[in-house]
Amino acid sequence: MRRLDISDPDPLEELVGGDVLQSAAGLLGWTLESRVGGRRTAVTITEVEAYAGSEDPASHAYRGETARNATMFGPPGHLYVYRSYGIHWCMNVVVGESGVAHAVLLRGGDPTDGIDLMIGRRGRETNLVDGPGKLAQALGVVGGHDGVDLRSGEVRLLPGPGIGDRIVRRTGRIGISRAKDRLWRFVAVG
DNA sequence: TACAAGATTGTCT
DNA sequence: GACAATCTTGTAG
Repeated sequence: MRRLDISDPDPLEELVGGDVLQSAAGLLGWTLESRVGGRRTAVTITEVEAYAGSEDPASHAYRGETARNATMFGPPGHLYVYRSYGIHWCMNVVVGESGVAHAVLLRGGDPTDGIDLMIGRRGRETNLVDGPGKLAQALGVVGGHDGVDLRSGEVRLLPGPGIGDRIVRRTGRIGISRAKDRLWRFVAVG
C-alpha cells in the first residue's frame, strides 16, 4: 500500500510557514542561490530583518495591499522585490500565512559561489553583499524577479551550511523612522 | 496636481 | 560625516 510521503517535509516550507521572527532568525545560515542569466551565484545569509505587515508601522504592507507590495500578501516561500530610493532593488522572503504580508528583508551574506560574477555586477571587489541593495545587485536580482518561487525559480533558498559557532545578535532595524524600538534585525557575528 | 519621504549606496570633504 | 542620485507611494490642497 502506498501513502503520501510526508517523512521528508520541505525544509523551506517549515522555515517560512510560521512566525516572522522565527523565520528571520532561522534564515541565518541558509544559502541564497541565483541562476540569473544561466550563471550561478550564491551567498550564505548572515543579516536579515523582520517586517510584520499590518501590525508593523515600518512595513510596506502596513497600510494594506498596493500594486508594489502585492507579492507580500501572497503565499509564503516567494520573493518580494522592491525598488529602494528609486535606485536599488531589495529582496524579501515572504513568510507566514497568505494574506498577513509578513516578510524578511535579506540584508547581507557571505559570498560562496560565483564571486567573480558578483565582482563584475557590482563593479568593485570589496563590500560585495553587505547591504540589501548590494546583495540584490551582486546576485543579478531585479524587479522582474518579484514573486518568483524560491523553491523552483531563478532565485532559490536552500538549506545552507549554517552559521557555525557565530553568535546571533539582535538589534533595531536599519534605515527606518517608525517602530525603531523593535529588535527585529538579526545578524550572525563573530 | 504637487510635494515630501523613503526597508540605500557611493563619492567627496 | 555630509550629500547627491532617482522614482514610487502616500498625503495634502
